Amino acid sequence: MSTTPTLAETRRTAREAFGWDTLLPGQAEAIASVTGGRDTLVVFPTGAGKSAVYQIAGLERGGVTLVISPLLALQRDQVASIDAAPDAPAAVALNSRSSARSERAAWAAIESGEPVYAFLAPEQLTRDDVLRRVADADVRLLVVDEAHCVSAWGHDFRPDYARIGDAVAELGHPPILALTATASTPVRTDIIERLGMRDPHLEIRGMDRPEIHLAVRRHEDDAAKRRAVVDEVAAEAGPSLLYVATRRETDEYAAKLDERGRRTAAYHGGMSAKARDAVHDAWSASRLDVVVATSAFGMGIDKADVRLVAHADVTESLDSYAQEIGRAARDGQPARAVLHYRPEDFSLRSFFAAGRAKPAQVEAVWSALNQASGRVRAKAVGETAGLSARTASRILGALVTVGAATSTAAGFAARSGRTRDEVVDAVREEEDAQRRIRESRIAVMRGYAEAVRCRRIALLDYFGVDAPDACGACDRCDAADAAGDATGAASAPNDRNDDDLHPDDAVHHAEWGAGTVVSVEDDRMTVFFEQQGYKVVAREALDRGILDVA
DNA sequence: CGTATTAGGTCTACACCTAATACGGTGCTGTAGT
Repeated sequence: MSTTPTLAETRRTAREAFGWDTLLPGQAEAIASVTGGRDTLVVFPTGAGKSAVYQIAGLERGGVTLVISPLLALQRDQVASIDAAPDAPAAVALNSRSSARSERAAWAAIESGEPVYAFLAPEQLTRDDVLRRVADADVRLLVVDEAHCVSAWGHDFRPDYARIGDAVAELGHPPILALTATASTPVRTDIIERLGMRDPHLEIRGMDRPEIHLAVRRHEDDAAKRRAVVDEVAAEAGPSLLYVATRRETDEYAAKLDERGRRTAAYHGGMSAKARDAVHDAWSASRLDVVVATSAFGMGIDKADVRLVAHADVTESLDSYAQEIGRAARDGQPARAVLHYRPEDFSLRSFFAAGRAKPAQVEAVWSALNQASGRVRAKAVGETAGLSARTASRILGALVTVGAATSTAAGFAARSGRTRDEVVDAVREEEDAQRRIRESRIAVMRGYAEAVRCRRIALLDYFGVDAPDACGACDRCDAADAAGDATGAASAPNDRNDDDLHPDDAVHHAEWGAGTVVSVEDDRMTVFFEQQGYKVVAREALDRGILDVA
């Protein structure tokens, strides 16, 4: 049994094996927890040394440190970084790109009994042969890197993420270390549940990034939004990231910014690996001023001096937004995060949030599963049911969630005792529940975008972190300061009269009922109605008595 | 849900409208073909 090392011992390991002279806040605590054999969830911002936690703890525990990591490129970087350390154990990666030779070498290292870090994508764990061999090896620590993916990617995009919990059980539940840079309370709960973590120690540090100024700009018109976004990014002198919603927009904005004299590249998941690598390299080497990207860009890319992270659209959750703006200001110098959006932009997110399994597909999977003798793989079920392996896998995952099927390393099997209609209904309800969760994540994003109070408080509240009363570094605080300073200067030239509405005023609308004014523009205002949500109301409505001060 | 693209209609050649339709993100893996 491992005993918890003293801080001095941990420091010595850090220095001798990896060449680190100091440990950052939280690292020693997390390492002590893991080394002592306790499940641990670490939430540190990127750059705060999450990798060091498993590297040192893995060395302290000895044996195989199994690291589940979502991107092959990330695995490659991590292996390279361990290889470069002065006296660290070996590091190997196993994936579909490994040559037969490197695969043999990797297994030899894993089965040697010597300390080793082994990197796998979650998909590898669904292969019988891989899981069996790993289970037979001396795994003393299971690390789930970018653990928020368990929550965000587990349902339909990469269903094998949702199955990591099964593998945990197959491996005999070694201590689990989950690492992420962003995890709100609901996401944290989801990670702990899905991985089957037991009484985990939580180590959460540095969620507040006061050096990043937060601002939101709402637009009613698409062309106006595009102009404002281009102006915003073109005017920034420092390295800038622009996140957009679609692949097409990456090219459109990149072309415009290039015209404005900023060295710009587009980036999205549909580009060739070679083209993507070229963008990474150019960005890291500061040969680019701007990268215009979809959410594909960012993981594992560590550039310290990013001064602006702009969004031309809302993201699917506030977790994603925090992750993306967290790529600014890693050097600790001031930077800005600006969200540009239109209310209509939320509809694209709702489209992505919608469930996709049709009842006929669920029926086909269910009957294929019942025809099979013994356990079957998702791919075989797909073939019988006439569906892609991916669709089948997604539906099988839903069947497991509703208790209509079981999943082990050997594959899936139906559980008896339920009729086809019951199962189809249960899956539909499960999909509805998932859709509601995704919708609520979008609603939280909307809440941030339309927040009347300090943006940082809105953000940190969601992450369950205490925030100052007012941050003084967001557009809302700026506006409050300006209003405070200008109290005596209220007679400044203004064509508005005294019965004008202001943010926070309570109003009543003939059709929509009670509401609160969110913002006032020249000819219109945004009002949050308790029953209807956000509505844009023409100023005319006030003049004509349709809208009244309550 | 929204936007962009294409097809169809007008009524004779080009432009302009409307209606129908397609499409939208994140990456692993295994296999086909160079």
